[in-house]
Amino acid sequence: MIPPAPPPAVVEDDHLDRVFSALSDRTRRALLRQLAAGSATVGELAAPHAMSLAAVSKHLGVLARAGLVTRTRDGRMRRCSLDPAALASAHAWLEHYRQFWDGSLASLAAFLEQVDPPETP
Amino acid sequence: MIPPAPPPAVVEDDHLDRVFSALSDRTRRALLRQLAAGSATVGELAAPHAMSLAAVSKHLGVLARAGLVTRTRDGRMRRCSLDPAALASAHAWLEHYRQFWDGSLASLAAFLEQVDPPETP
DNA sequence: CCAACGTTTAACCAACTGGTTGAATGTTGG
DNA sequence: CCAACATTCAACCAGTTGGTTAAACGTTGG
Repeated sequence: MIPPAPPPAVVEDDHLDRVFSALSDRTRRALLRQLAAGSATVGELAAPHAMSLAAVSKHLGVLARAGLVTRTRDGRMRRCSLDPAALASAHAWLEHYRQFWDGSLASLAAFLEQVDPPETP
Repeated sequence: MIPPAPPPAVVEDDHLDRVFSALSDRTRRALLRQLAAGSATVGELAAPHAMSLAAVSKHLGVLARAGLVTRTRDGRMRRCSLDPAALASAHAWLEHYRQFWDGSLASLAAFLEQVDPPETP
């Protein structure tokens, strides 16, 4: 039971690679935070960041490739919106490890079992 | 209420950078999965992976720098154990965005508010 | 229609990553 | 003590990343 339980495996590794990698940049996390307030154009998203529009556009590309945002043409601008489904996969992965800090009883049990395997002497 | 709520900000960006970055590699995620079953030596951890011991050692360095694993000398080998506190920070960050896929009512409200700002005409 | 706007693409750069091999470092068991 | 073991460090390499500027691409208002 405590023995780690089958790995999540519900999401394929490639996707998880892209999602966690996308989240590992603070600019991209800021963009997600902005998008959480509602959809926005690239220009609007870029405004608060001290970097070129092209750089922000690239960041949005990374987020899109990870499935975290979707972009649609809207006249001559492009609307971006948060697509939280991909976030859910990362959350699910972390949730699997949650027992180790949330239920410290469980992790204690795991530790003890590791130190002293359950063989009746 | 729906307006995105203050950013998490409870964990500093540098740390979150390192944690998400560490999680973005499948070999490192596999190592964490192995450690979830109990502490292990570098050699034990490296065994199932088709790469050099040095490579695995580097990966463990990345995980340690992110605060995800701790290493202690144990004779001439080194024991590694999962330190889930750092995972908790990533989990907390994601939790903040959970409303968007978990409570789709909330995200709908946010969307509507964005489309049609709450100004009484 | 065309000039201006919003965005992306291209080319480039420095820095980082993930891997290699080989030597260096500690730490024993005999 | 010393040889063998467990691990890390150093140097290196190819590929990726995060940023730049400049040019190209679509779309539209006048």
